[in-house]
Amino acid sequence: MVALSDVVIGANAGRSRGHNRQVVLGRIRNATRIGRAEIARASGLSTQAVSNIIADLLNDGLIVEQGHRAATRGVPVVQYSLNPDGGYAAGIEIRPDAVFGALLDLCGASIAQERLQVSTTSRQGVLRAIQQMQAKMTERLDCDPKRLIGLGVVMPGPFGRTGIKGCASELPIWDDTSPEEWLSGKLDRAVLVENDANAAAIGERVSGVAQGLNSYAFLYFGSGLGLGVVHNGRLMTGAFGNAGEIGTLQVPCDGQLIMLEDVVSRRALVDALGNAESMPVDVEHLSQLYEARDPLLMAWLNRAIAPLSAAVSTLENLFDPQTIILGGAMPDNVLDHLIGSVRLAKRSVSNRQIRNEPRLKRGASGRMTATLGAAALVVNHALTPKIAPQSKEI
Amino acid sequence: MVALSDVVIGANAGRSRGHNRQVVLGRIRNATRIGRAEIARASGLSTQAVSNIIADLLNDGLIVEQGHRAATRGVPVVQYSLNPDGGYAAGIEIRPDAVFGALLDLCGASIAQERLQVSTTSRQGVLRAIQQMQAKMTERLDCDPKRLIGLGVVMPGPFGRTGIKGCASELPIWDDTSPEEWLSGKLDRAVLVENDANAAAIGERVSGVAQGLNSYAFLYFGSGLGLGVVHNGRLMTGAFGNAGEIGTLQVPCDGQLIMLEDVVSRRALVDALGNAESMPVDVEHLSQLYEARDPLLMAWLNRAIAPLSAAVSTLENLFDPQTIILGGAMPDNVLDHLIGSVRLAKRSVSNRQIRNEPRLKRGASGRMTATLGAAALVVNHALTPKIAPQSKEI
DNA sequence: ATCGTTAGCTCAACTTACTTGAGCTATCAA
DNA sequence: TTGATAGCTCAAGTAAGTTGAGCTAACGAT
Repeated sequence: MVALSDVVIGANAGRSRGHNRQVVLGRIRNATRIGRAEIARASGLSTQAVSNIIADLLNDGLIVEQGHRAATRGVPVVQYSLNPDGGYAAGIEIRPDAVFGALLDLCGASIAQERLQVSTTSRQGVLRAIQQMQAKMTERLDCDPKRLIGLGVVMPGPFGRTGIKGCASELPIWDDTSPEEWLSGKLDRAVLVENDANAAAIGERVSGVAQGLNSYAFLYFGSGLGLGVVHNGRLMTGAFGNAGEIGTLQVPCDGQLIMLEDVVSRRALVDALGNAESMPVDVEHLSQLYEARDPLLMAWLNRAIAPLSAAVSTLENLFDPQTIILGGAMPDNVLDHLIGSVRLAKRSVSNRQIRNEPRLKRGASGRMTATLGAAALVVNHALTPKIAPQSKEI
Repeated sequence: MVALSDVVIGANAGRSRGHNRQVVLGRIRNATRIGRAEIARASGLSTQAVSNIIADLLNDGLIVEQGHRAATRGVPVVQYSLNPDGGYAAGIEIRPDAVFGALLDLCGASIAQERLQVSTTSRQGVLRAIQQMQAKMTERLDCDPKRLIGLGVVMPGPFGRTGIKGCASELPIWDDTSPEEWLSGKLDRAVLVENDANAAAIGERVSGVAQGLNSYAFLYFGSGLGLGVVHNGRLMTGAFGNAGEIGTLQVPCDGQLIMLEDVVSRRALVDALGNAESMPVDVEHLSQLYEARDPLLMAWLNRAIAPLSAAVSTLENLFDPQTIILGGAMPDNVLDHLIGSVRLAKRSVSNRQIRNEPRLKRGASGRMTATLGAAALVVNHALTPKIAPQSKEI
């Protein structure tokens, strides 16, 4: 969640260096392995400057030498890539009844995942839950707990008191302070707070199907349906951090207008399955139902196509993204079915001849998507250059 | 239109200075009048650095001293403000049958407006039209043509070959090169190209109701209906420059689903007025019709409310803007009527207690909105700091 | 196989622009 | 009247990027 007044600040030597470090790191991440000269060309810096920064990064253990390459003429290129063990990011997902945790390395690979059953109905409860999970995570880092570069926290939005009212899953309101500031203060460390869809969207960028993409949308199946939009490499959070409330979108279904979330969401699916005992239907179970072509599930799928198609069309024309990703707490086969069935509009700015990406693709799925995304927020933040809002060094 | 690969580049001394100049200029613009110390505090620079930059800006004639202020203790503050005559920006709007031109000073005030009847159906025709208009504009600058800081061009989108097909108003396709690059090359000067809605959105920021706002949406009545979104002070252009095609949004109207543009647009209004001879109904005429409570116009207004309300709700929940602005080629009284009649959704992230801005407000209206916006693009660009995509110094 | 060209990289000197801290001054408050 | 405060400037200091010479490894043409 971006600070309300996203103020652009001035540049000085120190901030320039920080910015350039992140430019270089970003290049290395994108290229997987790359030499100094190429980084210099791509970033508009001199090779000397890049050399100095590379030396720093090597010294900090953030990158590693990755062998020479002698494809071209001239001296063989010394290549570098991110050092997975250069730092770890913890992601914590707060739910009313449980807390999930994940640990990512710098390359975005998952190191550990944890779940705790705790009640987090109060603000203090959230804090305690995070502290508990943080302790569990650092425990896993027996090597060096200082390598934990930051904490990403996912909480159900929207933040602040808005017209989107509390479903059962909603957490206590953070009226006065931003959760980000409050938690940063209490935990005495940089904390990034986002909603599940935004975190998941960044997750795809750090280690998923959005690697190398700068502008895309992520449709996230949580309990409802969330939307995370990345534009020019930055999250589109909105002025108050609540952008992407796509659930309320009015879409056609069976000849009438409905709210998107009333059909296209886990909640709606569970309803459609007629789960009287309202047991949580887990992803694995849904996958099996799909394999068995469960009639209720198939009926829901058929019903969901039209509204989902309308939503996709809306997203394409409003955001003109490189691609739209579908992911979250749904099994792969269900997501694939949806993707295969969506009717992509002809009348769309995304209907172009030349495409490097499909208009719709599947992202990470499963229960932990947002949690991993929370950790990915931190990795992404650490690798994204910005001479701009530097709330706190991470 | 942002370059396709919006690559973040490294910082060095020169670029830092350029960035900081723009930070300082931006502060001065926002504050109207402000002293060095306050700029320094706000931008994270030392007063000395700000002093040096101020000296530069004074020397370049971009700012002027604006008297002392002795409100507080200590030495009286020497205040500065933008020098309106510090530079001029030309905006050129390309239409199939005509070219509009406008000249803005640094503060965003309109210096001159021109219209030319020319046919611009070919790429070369567009170029000639721009050159003609540019000549007319520089003619107006008898003082010093070098003070023309840049050229903003508005062309009907979408750009590139997409599924949104050519209405009559559409211009020749620019498949191979971006119009921005092509024109910059041909005209040998920095050119910013945008669609009408985006230009109009920035127009509001430079000298309109969006001054001081960082995140807002602008619904623009052109021939169809356009959308310009500003997020964190930057235009949300989409990956291919075609974001904001809101005209295709499916919305409810009279119990069925329609395309937003089929009701909420000038074109639809003209149709509703039953203009058999299809004469262009100008803004002034529409205003008179409204004053006379013309039944056909009132019927159209009534019909437009529901779809417009749905669109506003969608924008609020997807973008979470500070406000939504309604403007373009409609008279003030019609826009005000629409704004007064829109049913603002309760179930919206914008439905918050604390608001500094109304959820919906009127922006600049009239035929020249986009043209003035085109010039505003240049002013905005000149005053917006960015150590990032510096396609061409402006 | 030799040798010139090419390209990556480093070293050392140079440049730019920001920061720091002392010092000056105008204003308010005690 | 005097001390505190705040804005501003001067001059020295510093961080970080650039420049250009120079080294080296590999390709490719003779």
